[in-house]
Amino acid sequence: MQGLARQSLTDRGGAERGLADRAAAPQPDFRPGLDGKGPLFGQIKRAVAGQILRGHWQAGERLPNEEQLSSLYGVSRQTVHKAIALLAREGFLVRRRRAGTFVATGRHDRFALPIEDIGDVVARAGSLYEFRILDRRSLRNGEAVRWPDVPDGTPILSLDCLHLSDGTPIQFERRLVNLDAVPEVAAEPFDSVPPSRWLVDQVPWSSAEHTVRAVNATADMAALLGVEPGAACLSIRRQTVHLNRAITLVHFLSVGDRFSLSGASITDSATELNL
Amino acid sequence: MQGLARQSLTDRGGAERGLADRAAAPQPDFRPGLDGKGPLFGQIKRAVAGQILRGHWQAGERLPNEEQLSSLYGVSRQTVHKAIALLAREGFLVRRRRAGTFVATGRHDRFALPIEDIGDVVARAGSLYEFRILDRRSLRNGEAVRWPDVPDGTPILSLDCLHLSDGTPIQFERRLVNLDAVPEVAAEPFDSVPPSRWLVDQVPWSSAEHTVRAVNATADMAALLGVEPGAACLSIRRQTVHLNRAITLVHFLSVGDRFSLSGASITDSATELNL
DNA sequence: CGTCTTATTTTGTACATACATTATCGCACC
DNA sequence: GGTGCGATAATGTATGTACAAAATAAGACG
Repeated sequence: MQGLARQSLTDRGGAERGLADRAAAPQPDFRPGLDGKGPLFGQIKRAVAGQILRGHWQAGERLPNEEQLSSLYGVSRQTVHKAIALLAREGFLVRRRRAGTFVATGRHDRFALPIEDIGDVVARAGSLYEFRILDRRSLRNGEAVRWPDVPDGTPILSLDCLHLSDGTPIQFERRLVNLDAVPEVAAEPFDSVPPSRWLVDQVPWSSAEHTVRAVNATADMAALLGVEPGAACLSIRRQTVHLNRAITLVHFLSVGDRFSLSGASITDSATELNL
Repeated sequence: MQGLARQSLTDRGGAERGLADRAAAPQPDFRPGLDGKGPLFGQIKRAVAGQILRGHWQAGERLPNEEQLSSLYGVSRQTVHKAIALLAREGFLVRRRRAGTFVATGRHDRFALPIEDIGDVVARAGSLYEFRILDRRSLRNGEAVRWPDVPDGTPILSLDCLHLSDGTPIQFERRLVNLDAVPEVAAEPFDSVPPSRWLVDQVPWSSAEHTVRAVNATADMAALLGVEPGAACLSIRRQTVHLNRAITLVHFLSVGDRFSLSGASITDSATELNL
């Protein structure tokens, strides 16, 4: 019986439903509140997220339970469950067994700034991207530099690299790579692929730490980047870790008025909602 | 038959399975590759993500299909489907009908930096957080300031605010709020709750744009923040939008050596994997 | 030999069912 | 009146089943 009752996914109108199995429902055919676009669980997600984003369901408020929602929208409990569980996973809702489902509060502090590869940024701006390896040396941790999260004596590759946009220096990069974790890097010449991209392509990572600060350029950095000493620069420190081992530690230094971090963060469900 | 075959969720050992339905499988009881912790679909997620993160399944490689995985792990296809579909949603895998499931390539450029409320940051550092409203005025867009993404003539609230940590100024904030979108803000005195937090609590947003730059402090900003002119400062611009209407536009200016953005981004599945 | 059509494989969605899990509510009992 | 404990209501997980949708592969036909 339900086989016939399922909404056809080709004919998006949803107007051909049988009604034998839900004689009680006053609306015969169209499912109220749903837009008929795409899979049912997605329609329910949109419907529920819409209620929240439009302010009809306030933060902290309790939603109807799965049973009620399922009869409200005219779908099975599992379909409702999938939609609601996804919204909960995305942070829109909070669910507690026995207690119910609530609109999440304070989800708004989750601003995030995507940090992209400098080569991509330059290329997308339509400029010519180049880089130069300024220095490359193999050493052991604790000798000339100390990398706190790696044991002393670990073999390390140290790389200094300058990134240019249309011939103008925009970013200096000092990178340490853990040769115990990534021995292949020792054989890589980096004559066409910059170290950042090479690592990103070759080595998986499971977590990364970032610190972004503003600093005044020192004399030598100013000379390298072609600015006057004291110019404001963006300093980004990144350490990536995989399987509990530090992979690489990088310091980027970028000229303040030639480089900025920017990006749009979008609420997951807003994407699907086109809000 | 399958009802009995289901793994008990209380006895986590998983040692009580019947084997009538899979006589071909040589391992009789324990499901191979699974750790017995938590729900089955989560175990499968960990098992699969582990194969990838440990490098046993390389980027671009094709995975066994759902049928094969289900008999490999000794669970139903739906359970496998749920696990794999979640991994795909998290960006670990790419799925194409008829073609199969593949390990995603190039997922590594997705570094993200969380941007937190300054009050939270100061409080977590164990310092005393205070703020002062320096200026507050109502005006119309285009009069003294122009907010590009809002129509001219729209009523706007402009706020200048200084944030302090243990009495030391660390951040200056200049904020514009769209009074058409958030009329309630006109009545809010902001004597105990800072504007940032008030807005975050009151108004939902569906997308936000950030730009982070490094700038040298101008004379007046330097005076406000108590640094010498020219000191490197972090400049953050944020515009939040909801239902296609700009809600608020903020400029934060923070002293370089008193404030930094930092945060850890973790691969979703790595969280569950404890890698 | 190329092109169109048809078959097949694989993932995607929906529903039913059953039971597990967990927090809350309310009542009995001290 | 508090306290514990069992009933209960809600979500969570697992499986079976049945199709739908999409994309590739294979074959028919010009």
